Formats: sequence, C-alpha cells, structure tokens
Amino acid sequence: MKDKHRVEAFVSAQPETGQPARDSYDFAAMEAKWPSVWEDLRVFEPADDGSRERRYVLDMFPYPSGDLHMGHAEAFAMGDVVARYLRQRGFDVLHPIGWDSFGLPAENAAIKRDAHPAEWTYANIDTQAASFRRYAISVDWSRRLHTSDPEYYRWTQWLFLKFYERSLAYRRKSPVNWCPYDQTVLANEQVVNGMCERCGTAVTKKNLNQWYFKITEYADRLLEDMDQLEGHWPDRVLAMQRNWIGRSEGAHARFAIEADAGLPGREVEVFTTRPDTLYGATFFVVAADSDLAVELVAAEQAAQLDDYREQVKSLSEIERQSTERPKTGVFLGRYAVNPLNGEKLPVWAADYVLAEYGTGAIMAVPAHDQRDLDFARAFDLPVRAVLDTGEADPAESGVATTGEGTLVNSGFLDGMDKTAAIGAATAKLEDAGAGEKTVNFRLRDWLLSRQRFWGTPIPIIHCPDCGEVAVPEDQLPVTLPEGMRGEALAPQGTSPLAAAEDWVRVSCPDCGGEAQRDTDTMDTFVDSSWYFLRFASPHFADGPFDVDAVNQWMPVAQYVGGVEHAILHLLYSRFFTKVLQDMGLVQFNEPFSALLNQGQVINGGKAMSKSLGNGVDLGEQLDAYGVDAVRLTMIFASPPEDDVDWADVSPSASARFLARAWRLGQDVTSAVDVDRASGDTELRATVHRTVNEAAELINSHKFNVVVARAMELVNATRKAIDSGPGPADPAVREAAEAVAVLLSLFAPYTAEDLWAKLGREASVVTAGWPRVDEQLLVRETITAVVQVQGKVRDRLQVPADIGEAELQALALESEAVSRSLDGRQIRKVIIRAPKLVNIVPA
RNA sequence: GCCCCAGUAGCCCAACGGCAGAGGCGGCGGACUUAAAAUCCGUUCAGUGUGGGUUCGAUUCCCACCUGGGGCACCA
Repeated sequence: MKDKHRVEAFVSAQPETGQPARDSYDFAAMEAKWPSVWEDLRVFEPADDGSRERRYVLDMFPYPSGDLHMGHAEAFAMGDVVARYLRQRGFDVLHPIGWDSFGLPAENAAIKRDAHPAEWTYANIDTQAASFRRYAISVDWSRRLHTSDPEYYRWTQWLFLKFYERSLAYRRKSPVNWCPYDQTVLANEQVVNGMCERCGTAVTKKNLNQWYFKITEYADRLLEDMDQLEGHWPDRVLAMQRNWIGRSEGAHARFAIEADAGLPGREVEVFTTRPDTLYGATFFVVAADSDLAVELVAAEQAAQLDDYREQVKSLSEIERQSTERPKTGVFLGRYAVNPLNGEKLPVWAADYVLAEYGTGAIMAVPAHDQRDLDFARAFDLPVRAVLDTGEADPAESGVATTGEGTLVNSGFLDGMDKTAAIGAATAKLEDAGAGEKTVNFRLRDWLLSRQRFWGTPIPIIHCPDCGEVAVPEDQLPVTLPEGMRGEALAPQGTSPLAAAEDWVRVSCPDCGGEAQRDTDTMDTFVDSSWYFLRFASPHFADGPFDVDAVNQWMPVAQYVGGVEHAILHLLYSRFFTKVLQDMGLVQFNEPFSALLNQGQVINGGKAMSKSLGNGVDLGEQLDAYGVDAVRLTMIFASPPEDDVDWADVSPSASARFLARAWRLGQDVTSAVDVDRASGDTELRATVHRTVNEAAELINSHKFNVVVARAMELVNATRKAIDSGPGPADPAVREAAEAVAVLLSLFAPYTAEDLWAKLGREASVVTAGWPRVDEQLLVRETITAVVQVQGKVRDRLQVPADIGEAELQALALESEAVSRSLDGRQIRKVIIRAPKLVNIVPA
C-alpha cells in the first residue's frame, strides 16, 4: 500500500498528539464504547406498530464462506446509508440480516476435515456476525435467520409442496447439465460459457430424472412486469433479464413428413421468426439429440444417425457451442412438405439445431440465415433468395442477407416488403390450418434438484404403488439425516442422502406401504427466493410468513447487492413472488421496488485474488484506520455502482477528515439549547443548503457527493470557528450538529461520539434529519454571468430578485461586453434572470 | 454478431442545456517544530474520446465512429 508509512505514523501518533486540553480522535475507544449503547437503546429495531410509515431496506444476505471481506464491507456500507438515512427521515425502517447457509462449500470443507457441514457453516456465521457488529451495520439482530435451520427450511419445503400442488414443481427425465467435478446437476443459469459457474469445470450432459420449477409458465409476466422496475433497477440488470427470458415473436408452421418405406406420415411443427421466407426453405433440420430424429429416420439411414448421435454426445458443451465449428449433420432419408407451396424438402439431423429451443426442428432458409447457409454449403444443398435486399446473392457470397427488402420467388408474397410478408404468410398458414402466430421464449424451466447433502431435502416420498406422494404438512420439516459427516458426504454421482438407509425408508403417507424418500436436495437458490419475506415475521410458526406482516413491509424499498445475481437470484425471487401472489399470500407482484448494484472492491485495476497476491484484508484495514474510515473510503471513492480500486483511495485521508469533523465537537462553546436562529446567517445558509442538497443526493444514490458536501460543511464550520463568528456562535453549533447527522449515515461511531461531545444524548441515529429553513436557501445576491454569443465576458453581482429589463440594462453597460461586441449590432438578448444574460450580435 | 454502461486535470470523481471544478488523492509552497510526524493554510494542472447535428449557448440532447467494461450468443 502506497501510503502505508503515513498510516502507521498517523496511528502511532494518536496517544501522544494534540494540545494538552484536547482529546485526540481515538477510533478504537469509540468502537469499544458505542455498540452496547445502541443495543440498549434498540435503535435499529423497527417499532413495527404502524405509528410511522414503514420502509424495508435489504442487503443481499451473505454466504458464510469465512470472515467478511472488502466486498461485503462495500455492499453493506451502501445499504446502511439508505437504512440510516430513512431512519433519520422518520421512517420505521426494517433492515435485517441473515445467512444463506446451505451450499456446497460447507460440504466440501466437511469432507476435507472429516466434519459436519453445520460445524463449518455456523462457526463462519459467528465470525461474520461479530464482524458485522464491529462494522456497525444498523440491522435488527433479533430477526436474524439461517436458511439451514430446520425452522427455516421446513417452510422452504412447505413452499415446494405448494408449488407441487399447483403443478409448478414436477419431475422429468431429460438431458441436463452435469458438472463432473461437483458431481451434481446445474441449472441453465449456473452454466457460464459451457463451464460450471462455481468450479469452472466443463459441463457435460446427462440424461437424468430431475425436479423442475415451471418458471416458463411465468415468462410473459416476468417480462411484462419489468416495466414497473424501469428506472428503479439498473438498466443492465433489466437488459440481462430480458435477454435471458428471450421472447421472440414468430409463427409455428406444421410440415407434413411424407410416409416412406414402412414409416407412417406425420406432422412436425417448426418455430420461425421469419414466416416471410417460407418460400426460401430448401431443407428441413431436426435436432440430432432429440427423440424426433430417432423417430423420423428411415431404416436405411438409422445406423448413420446412431453414429452421428454418438459423435455429438462426446462433444463438451464448449465445443458444441463454438460458432467456429464447421456444420455437421446426416440426411434422415425423409422429406417434409412445405405447407405453403407443397415443395418437398429433405429432412436432416444436425447439432446446430437445439432440442430444447422452439420445437427442436427448423425449416432451413439458407439465403437468409447464416447458419442454414453454412450448412447448405457444407452439404451442397440449394440456396434460394426470396427477399431482394439489394445485396450480393447469398449463394455466391456465402453471406446470408437479413435486412429489409422486397419478396421475390414467393408466389402470392411477391412484391411485399418484409413486414407485410410476415403478416401475410402467417395469415395464410392460419387459413390452411398449418400454423399460427406465436411467441417463443428462450427461458427454460428451473432445474432445482441437486445430488448433494447440505441443502433442503425435497419433501416427496416415492411409493411403488402410489407413485410420487407429498410429505404431509404436519410431518415437515423433513430434516437431514443425523450422523452423516466427512467422507460419507463425498460426491458419487448419486445423492449422499441415498446412503442413509434408515432415513430413506419410510412408510407411504397414502397407503402405508414401504416407500422411499426422495434423496435429492434443493438448489440453494430456492432457499434465497423467499428469505426477504421471512424477515417480516422471522419467528412466525404457522407458515412461511405472517401474511399481514409481509404485506405491511413488502415490497423491499431498496435492495442492495452485486450484479452477479442479475439473472439467477433476482429472476427466481421475482418468480416466487408472482406464484405467491397467485396463491393469494402476497399483494404485490414484484419483490424489490428498487435495486442498487454496488461495484466491486478491486486492487490495482484487478479483482483481488490469492494467485495475484493483491488481496486486501478487511480486518487489517479496520485495525489500521478504524471502521468509520474504511466505510467512508468505500462510499467516497466513487458512485456506488462503480468499482472501488483500493490502490486509488486513501483510508488515511478519510480518517483525517473524520478527525477534523470530530474535533468540531470540542470547539463548540454554545449551550445545547441555544437559539440557532440567532446564529451567523452566512454559516446557517451553508448548513441548510448542504442538508437540503444532501437529501436530494441520497435519493439519487450519489453518496460520494454527499460526503463531499459534508467535507465542505466541515471546512466552512472550521473557518467560522477560527476566523469567522467564532466558537460561541449558535450557527456553529447548528453546523456541527448537522455534520453529526450527516456523518451518522456513513461513519456511525464518529457521528455518535461527536454528538456526545456536543452535549447531546444518544443516539444520533434517531436525532432526525435537520429541518430545512426554506428562507435560508434563498440567496440575496447572485453572480450573474454575462455572455456574448455564449462566451462568458463579465460577471455581475445582482440582487436575486432582479428583473429582466434591469439585468439587461446592467449587462449592456458592461465594458467587457462592449469591448467584445466591438461595435456590432445586437441581434438578440437571452435573459435568464437572475443568473445569466447572453447577448447575440448580428 | 446483438444488447447495456462508461470515457472530464497525473489519479479518484463533481457539474437542473447556462461561469468546466464541488470534494478528495498526489505534487509544490508555507505556518507550527531543534527536527520530523501529525495538524493547519495556500497553490498547481484539463476544455470534457473523435467527427457531425440541434441550440443564442452542449460535458449534458441527437446521429455516426473510436476505446474500455459488462451481458448474451448455432435461440431458428
């Protein structure tokens, strides 16, 4: 760290410095003194009695992966600004904390140490909780929760069963993403560039029987309701969700597959966004890995298809997704009939068509789709352009044309433009009963089962006679089996729970016969999809939450967290909320009204990492500079959503500022009850302007600018004491108290200590936002700018209420103006009294 | 390839369409000191990525491009 030596000097100088009569700024003493006071006063607990308007501020709850790090420090500092501000504004603020305490790392640690995941998990939670207390986040500790507590996950299970009742949870066998390292399945959202999001291993496909949530049923609402979030959520998060949901409008078209060599005729539907190009279809492709391919293939080509499918299966996800790879495929020996023109198209199987998207089959229009064109050129299939875009013929150029143009070679569509042709072709399909307008989504159902131990057991019993049976509500929670630890949890491709034979064996709730528990556990994103609801009534025993409490607090007024959850957690939580709304349990359709993505804390332009050796230890920073200085550094460095580069900031400077602010407290000599209104007008105006502006800045999340304003206020107050109206002026007290309240949002210890130094009683947390006197915001004189053709030529001190004519007259008298006009005629004068005059010469 | 965001001083960053600079870092100078640290005071530095457009006036609005960051991507 570049200013390390300065810091040491600063810190070690603490005990001896200062003039004899003055205390020195001692952050360690403050950190020792105030937490118990706050606890006794219970200032961070909401009254929850309806006496004041409620506001819910929430930080994404942490995963207990060790002690807190710099990233936590930043995120929670941001959330705390909002919570503390709203409290000062008189709202009843709910600001809770809990832990997302199920998950793989605990299990891996347990295997390595021959321990139980709970031991590691709860030890880490204790460590983090202690650090959070030191860090003085203003949360209501009485509402603390952990998703791995049976009293929490019984309700996760209850919710699963409610989804199951509504057919929103179902089990199906299908090819799923499989991580060979973690030995478990992954949701689509957890596969990043063909790799396991968690460990980076290349993901493969496995055909397994797994549980899903039917999130696709909510695709439309998840998309539409984003309108409400517009302007309150970051654009990029909304963009990512839209992208992920992937709505596309188009048409279904049904192609008849001709009967052939003993195989009956049948129909196969395709999805296309370009029904206008139907006449340009020259072949037909089905996904190689789909059942459809096997069903369609003619006997003669069956062996070839088998070989091809084997070949496709052996490819990793990364290889398969590469767009560089040449097109491959096999002819299936069958023909499809174009519903519009009756043309016979050869049917192929290829891996560039995805089984899971659309219908798993496409009509190939090589002239106007690059992928189809690549395929056509690889297998020498015909290319027929049906939209004249004025570009080179795709058959010659090898470049598919996708722009606007006029339809050709297309029968009744000829001469139409693209948009008209899309409508006309779709209408024709509908008339012919061969298709219809439709909307397709990229979003797939959420695969929620995991073959791991440390998670919420799926409350289903498999009975040989009755099939899937829900565990009756009164038997919840289905707790994890006791006594499993260490190696017993090692991944084997099947769930570790399967080895707990006594646990697995149960009697069927329906028939009483011998049955088996489902041995999978839930994705931990299920746990976190409803925790924000539990906080409203964390000890409620008769359901996942008290409906009234939830409807009083929710939706969350301000959610704070990293952008890494842009699609996973946030999409799932939105989905849960909508389902709960449909169940009548909540009265809102979106859980988080506003979202703030804090940036990351990096060091030297790069993410902190062990391998780079550029990690910064939060504990060391706190020891060296104090909690407040670290918090202030995070907030002052940049706007909340930008990254903070620890190499670019100076916590020692933050500490210096805090000390300067805190020292104001010892210079104020007026009594606590002095009449502020009798104070120095100039300083008072500064105070009121600062407070007024700070409020606006916080509303627009410009916390860094608020800190700058607080610095200005401290400077102005210092000047007033040393070379202005002096320490006894009531305005100095007013200013110092305003500093304390402003600081209470960022630097809780310094603020509280300053407040006490000023003779006020704890706590500054509930001191209330200073009332702004509008009179003091009005300036008596103002600097008017005189421009000639937009360039500043003079400045005039004028009364704030000057009239336009008067201001114009003054401006025209200016020597600088006449010099700059240089005899030219005046064409026009623009006046914005009292701030500006712009003279436009002819 | 498509989508989103951002480019202001040596650095981090401010600036309702109206004086480009509020705050801080760093640098420089000074006060205090035997000296240094700490503290305090003062001071330096850009015309806003590029090119157009709208406007009396553009960092701000519009268009195109460049650079950087991020997301999606064989999604029919």
